[in-house]
Parts: sequence; C-alpha cells; structure tokens
Amino acid sequence: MAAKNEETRKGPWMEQEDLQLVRFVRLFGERRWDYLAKVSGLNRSGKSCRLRWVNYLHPGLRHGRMTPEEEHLVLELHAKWGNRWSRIAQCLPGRTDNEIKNYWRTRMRKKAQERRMSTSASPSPSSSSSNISSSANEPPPDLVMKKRDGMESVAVGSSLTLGFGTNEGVMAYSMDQIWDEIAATDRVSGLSTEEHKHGARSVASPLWEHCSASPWKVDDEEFEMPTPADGLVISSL
DNA sequence: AAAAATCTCAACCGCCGGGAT
DNA sequence: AATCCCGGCGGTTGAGATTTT
Repeated sequence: MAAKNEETRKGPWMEQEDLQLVRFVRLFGERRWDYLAKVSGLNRSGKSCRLRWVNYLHPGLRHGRMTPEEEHLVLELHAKWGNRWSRIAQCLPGRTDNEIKNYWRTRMRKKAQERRMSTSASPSPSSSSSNISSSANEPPPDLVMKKRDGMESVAVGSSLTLGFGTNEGVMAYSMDQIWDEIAATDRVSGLSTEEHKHGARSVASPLWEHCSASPWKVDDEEFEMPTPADGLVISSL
C-alpha cells in the first residue's frame, strides 16, 4: 500500500486554507469533518478542520479578552462543574471551550504564583491544605486581574490577526479579510460580505439551525442553565 | 535599546462514546 | 452482537506577542 498521497498538513493555517474550509463548511455544513477534509482538498485531518472552524472561523465567535461578567460566570460554572469546559462554554455565547480552558489555566497559574509568594512571605502552616495542586479544581474566592488590564480586546470583525510563516515570509490576515475574500470570489452569486458572515451559518448547517434559538445549545440532560436560584450571583447579566 | 521573563492562544494528541455497518 | 469510524472533549505544548527589567 502506498502511503497517503501526501502527508497531512499540520501547524498554523494559511489564509487559503481558511478560505477553502469556510467555503466547504458552507457547502456541507458543520459535520462529516473527515469527508469534508477529503473533498475540500485540504491536506488536513477532519479533526483539524473541525477544530479550526469551531475555535476560529465560526461566525458566531467572539475573540479577545473576557469581560468581567464572563470571568465571573466561568468561576461560578467551574465551581459547579469542574473542568467541563465544553459545558461551561455553552453558557458563554461566542466563547469556545479552548478559550475558557486557556483562560482558566492562565488564571490558575497566576493564582498559584501568588500563593507561592504569600506562603513564602508568611510561613503559615495551615496554608498547606490549599496548595497549588489542589487549587486546580477548586475555585478561588475572587478574581485577580493585575496585568494587561489596559489591553483592549479585539473583536473578530475588526482587527484580530494571525501571523504565520510562508515561503515568501511572514504574512498576517484578519477574519475580515477572509470574509472579504470569500465575498469577492463568490460575488457572482450575489451574496454580500455581511450575508456571508451570517449566511455561513444559516445556509450550511442544520446544526446551526438547531442552535439558532440558543446557539450554544446543551443537550446533556443533566444540564441546567445556572440561575441565581442555583446560588449563582451574576451581577449585570 | 536589548534581553529576559511572562502571558496568550492556536493547535495537536489521546481517549472515549455514539452511531453506522 | 461485534467491530469500525467519526466526532467531541479535556489535557498539553510551543510559538509568538507583550511586558518588565
């Protein structure tokens, strides 16, 4: 048996690949990733395609820093469900499990650092009960955001950029560019960029229809949307 | 201004469960 | 009923960006 035609590509996605993926997701919907990966001509695994779509290209995504409300919600939900990132993500429209996971990880690291500092500063014997390892799944009382507070978050439609290397050098492109490209190449079909952004979801995916009322639908029967009655106090939500 | 340290986030991996055959 | 395949999830890694010294 000859090896696969070419080995599957890995690493950062190129703009062309994104365009291709978006186009084929519009055609086939958000499913059958393996098939989609094959017919699209992308030298990527189905998994890789799905991940790229779900975590980056999906029209409903919000990128950039979490709002304080979102941060609060993550804390509350993590207290309730632990590391069930996908489930938590379903309560934060536009956020992916990956993003939340990353956020939590960063936060825990910060927390651990602070704790290390404080324990080394004040050698309190009782502090051993809440050490770093146990804190990973244990929601700390409050949120500490010290650094980078001044940094503005960037939205998908505006200025989020990616950098990647090519033979010709480093390129960067934004989501707007991707959608513009699609609009340009498909202009004959009469769809505007905006229609693409929204059309991508409505045309392609039955899944999306499913989610249109609640885009981040949860099908787990145990699931309950947290309410203040559940002990969640989410101010200004 | 440069180097070092830290942070962020995209992407991969392995495992698991569900559906199809 | 058993097996296979695919998609989804959580954990982890590494490159690039940003901040601090």
